[in-house]
Amino acid sequence: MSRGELARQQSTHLVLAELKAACANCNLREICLPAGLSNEELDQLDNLVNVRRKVKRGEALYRAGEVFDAIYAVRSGFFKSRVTYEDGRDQVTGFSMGGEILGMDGIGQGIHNCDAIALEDSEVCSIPYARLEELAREVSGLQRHFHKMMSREIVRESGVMMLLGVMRAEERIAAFLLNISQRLNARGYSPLEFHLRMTREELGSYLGLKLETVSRAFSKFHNDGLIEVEQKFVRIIDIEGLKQVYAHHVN
Amino acid sequence: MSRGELARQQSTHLVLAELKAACANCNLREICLPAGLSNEELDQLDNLVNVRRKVKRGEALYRAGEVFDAIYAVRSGFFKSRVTYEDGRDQVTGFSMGGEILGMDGIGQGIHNCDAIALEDSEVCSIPYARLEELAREVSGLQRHFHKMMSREIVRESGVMMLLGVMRAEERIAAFLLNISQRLNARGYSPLEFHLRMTREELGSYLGLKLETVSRAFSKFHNDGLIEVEQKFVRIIDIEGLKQVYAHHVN
DNA sequence: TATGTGTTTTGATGTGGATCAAAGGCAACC
DNA sequence: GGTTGCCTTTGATCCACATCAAAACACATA
Repeated sequence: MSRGELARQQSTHLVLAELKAACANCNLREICLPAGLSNEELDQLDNLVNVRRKVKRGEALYRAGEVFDAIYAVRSGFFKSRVTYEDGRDQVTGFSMGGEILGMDGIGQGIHNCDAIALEDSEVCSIPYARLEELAREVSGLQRHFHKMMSREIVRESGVMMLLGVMRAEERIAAFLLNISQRLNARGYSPLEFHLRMTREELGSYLGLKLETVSRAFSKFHNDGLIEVEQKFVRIIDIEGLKQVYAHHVN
Repeated sequence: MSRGELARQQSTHLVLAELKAACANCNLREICLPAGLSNEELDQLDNLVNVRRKVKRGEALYRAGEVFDAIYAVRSGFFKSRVTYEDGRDQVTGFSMGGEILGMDGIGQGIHNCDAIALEDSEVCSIPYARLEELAREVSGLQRHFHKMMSREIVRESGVMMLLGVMRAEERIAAFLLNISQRLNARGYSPLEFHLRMTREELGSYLGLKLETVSRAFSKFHNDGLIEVEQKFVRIIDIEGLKQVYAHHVN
């Protein structure tokens, strides 16, 4: 495709402008990798983040075992991360939405440790890792924020360990709903009604529960007047009640 | 200080020399933060790592909520990391031995997220975080390896999620013993006999099990001829059998 | 509209590990 | 040597969630 053709295609929906300023124009910049950068620093990052990639629902952004060479910022859509065990058992280890970073698990070994699967048609910004390291050496704000994002991933995971290790089924699900609610809120979406993108089985896998248990908990919360559920659509009716669920345990 | 003086001091008690070359002389340098650095780079890191700290058994290296300003490399001893939940429930999120880094959970929020408690008299090297970030900007090998260590912490935690989410009690304990064995082996200790530093309760907390269940699993493994146990001392008799335990599940 | 496939709900039953309880072992200290 | 305070082991019982089963539902495609 010639440059002229490309430009014509892009003129209709702004792709070129976005390519030239991936982060500066992105409405996720406050919560994504560029958070806290000055305009000048933002420009430098923009030179790096110039490849977008669309991932259709059900497709993998990357798979465990593939060579790692980039991290990804979710621009739109929703992903699950999943590790598969030698014997075929697997577990969902996280869900990622806009502004969140995927792929940091690959840095340690140079090979991805999990699959990242789109749960709806999604788009990511690809960030070549070698160049990110270089740039982080020059732009201390970028370095600092990148470290923070890795650290927060560590903290997030220890939260999941807590959830898996000490909470009972209904607490886990209440905690999950509140977490999603809070993340949507931070992105300017309604914190009280949303579509879950994952199946009951995927959610159960993440929470260490069977799909039937997830379904029963949803039904229970519905009967208790805490939420409305209709398939994957959820409306939180009584958010305080939901918080009570996991404050109100035995012990 | 002349080379002669240095040698003389070292012959007596080594402390000053160690201070001046914390990492260069450390037998953990191959697995710790300085892994892969050149001699010259090592010198630069040594300027940073000049504070040792002893932590007695039962004492905290840091606690959740404290201001984060340094990460720590375990020089000797053994630590548990523990997060405490609002309602008082807590969970052990990891165990750390020589050459491993503690405190990276604090980077994200500038506040420690967990307690790090010594399970035996221990010593750590304190690494001021602000200066580490600076140095990482100059020494790319250090930057790279630091990122790897953070990434490996993420991968380690997703392994624990797997363990908590999909494994049954005996599998968890077999996996734990094999993990300890492998880490001791990497440090030049016997992989087949060792002292556990944690109580059954702490181990249970880490594995999402009650102390009685841990104890029963140890007894079972003993009866099956896989290990010998005497209090905290463990000898692995049949390492292949132990591997079978978690390969040999239902499904 | 029919048809197939995957998802969700709900009920009945089973079980792995928690809980409750008690006794024994070990180390520190007087 | 005896006391005290953990820690560990083992047995008996219980229960939260898994498992098994079946029906209802949603959604895509013909």
